[in-house]
Amino acid sequence: MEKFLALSDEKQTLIRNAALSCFSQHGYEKASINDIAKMAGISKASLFQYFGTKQNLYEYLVEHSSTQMKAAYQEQALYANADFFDRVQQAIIMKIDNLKKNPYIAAFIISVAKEPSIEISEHIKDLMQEGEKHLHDLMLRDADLVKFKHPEDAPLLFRTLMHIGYGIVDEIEGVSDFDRIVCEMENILKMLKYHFYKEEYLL
Amino acid sequence: MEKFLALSDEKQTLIRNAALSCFSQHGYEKASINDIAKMAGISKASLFQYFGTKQNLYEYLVEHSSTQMKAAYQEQALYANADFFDRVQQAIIMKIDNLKKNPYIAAFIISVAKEPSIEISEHIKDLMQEGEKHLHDLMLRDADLVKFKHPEDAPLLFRTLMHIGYGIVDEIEGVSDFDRIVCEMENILKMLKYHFYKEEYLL
DNA sequence: ATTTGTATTGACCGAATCGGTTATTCGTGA
DNA sequence: TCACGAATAACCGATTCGGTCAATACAAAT
Repeated sequence: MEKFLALSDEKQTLIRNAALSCFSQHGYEKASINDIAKMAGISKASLFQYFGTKQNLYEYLVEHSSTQMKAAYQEQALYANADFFDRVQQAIIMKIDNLKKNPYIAAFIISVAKEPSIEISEHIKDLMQEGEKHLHDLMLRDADLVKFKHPEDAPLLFRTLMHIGYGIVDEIEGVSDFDRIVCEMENILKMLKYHFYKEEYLL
Repeated sequence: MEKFLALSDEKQTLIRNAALSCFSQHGYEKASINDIAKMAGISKASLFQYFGTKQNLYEYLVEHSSTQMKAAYQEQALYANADFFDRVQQAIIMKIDNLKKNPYIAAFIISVAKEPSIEISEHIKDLMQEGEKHLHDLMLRDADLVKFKHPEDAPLLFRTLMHIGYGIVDEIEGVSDFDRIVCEMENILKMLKYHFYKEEYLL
């Protein structure tokens, strides 16, 4: 492990991305060290030099990804003061930004949760649920309910936005056009805000 | 192949589902005949007795899945007459019903589109795009535009609903509670209809 | 230029698994 | 009891697996 951490940041990222991509695509068992080494452009022996065993590499990736994920959550807290729709928009932009900057972590986390080996996957599932609750509390605040034509719509609207978010993240996948998606998302939010808010709160 | 088609329908489905599940989880290369045979509860030799080669089995699954998918599209055409929101609701219910009855085909089709071997995957991508366009034309009809408070919202609202649909399908995954999701979907549509339609079209 | 220490790797290991074959066993109807 | 087709256990050579190790490439120090 120290051997790996002594590498330059770029090389670390290169190797991590290759491993994250392989593991998230194929799962722990079917992902092979050979594939990862080839994708990273280094020799298989180096990987074992850095991480010792396949399981060690995997566990390192799990920890690195969860801390990175938690950090992303922390960042979102900064924008807790604006209006409901603005907060949602900020959260989505940050999510997509994070996805652009670090494309493999989200897919990897999801793949870990699907692993049959229960030990780690349960822990990750907890982390994801916790993150979702965190997001819920951060977005949906009583102070905004008064702005709705029908305040009782708010929870269902929030769940709707979550569905949209999942759908959009799923559609992104490859090197898709982020800006176009962000733009469409902004238009969707603007449209929904217009219809769900009372006139006097449409700024 | 004739050997396989001579089997009882239940056994055919059992074997198909095992193969679809393995191929969609692991992709063509990493999915092994051993895994499929074990999951289907038959011997590996039988699989080769039925299909000859791995590639043959895969191609059979591709064709079977595309015809099944096309059949599902045809069925949807029956509901082309109702109101916009009713059509969308019907389409989602049918989609989820089909997903419940035939859980592995949708995931398999998506996995085929992701295959690096371009030959088949391109054909499947075309089929998916075609299906999406078919759905679009089926749902969004000029006759309904007059019911909207702002007719220009309709296309974006439709895209929003597509995002929601993707998100929900993605959330279903396992043996989740279909009825709960259908119910939530109905509530979401009712809410959106209320806010987007003119009062006189709320029946 | 030579030595030294280290980062990287090609070549290799036994074991497992791959796709595919074959010879035997099993089940059933005559 | 025999015969026949369906199913499979055992096996095939080839490849790949996770992992090791000795040789090489390379940079710093002398």
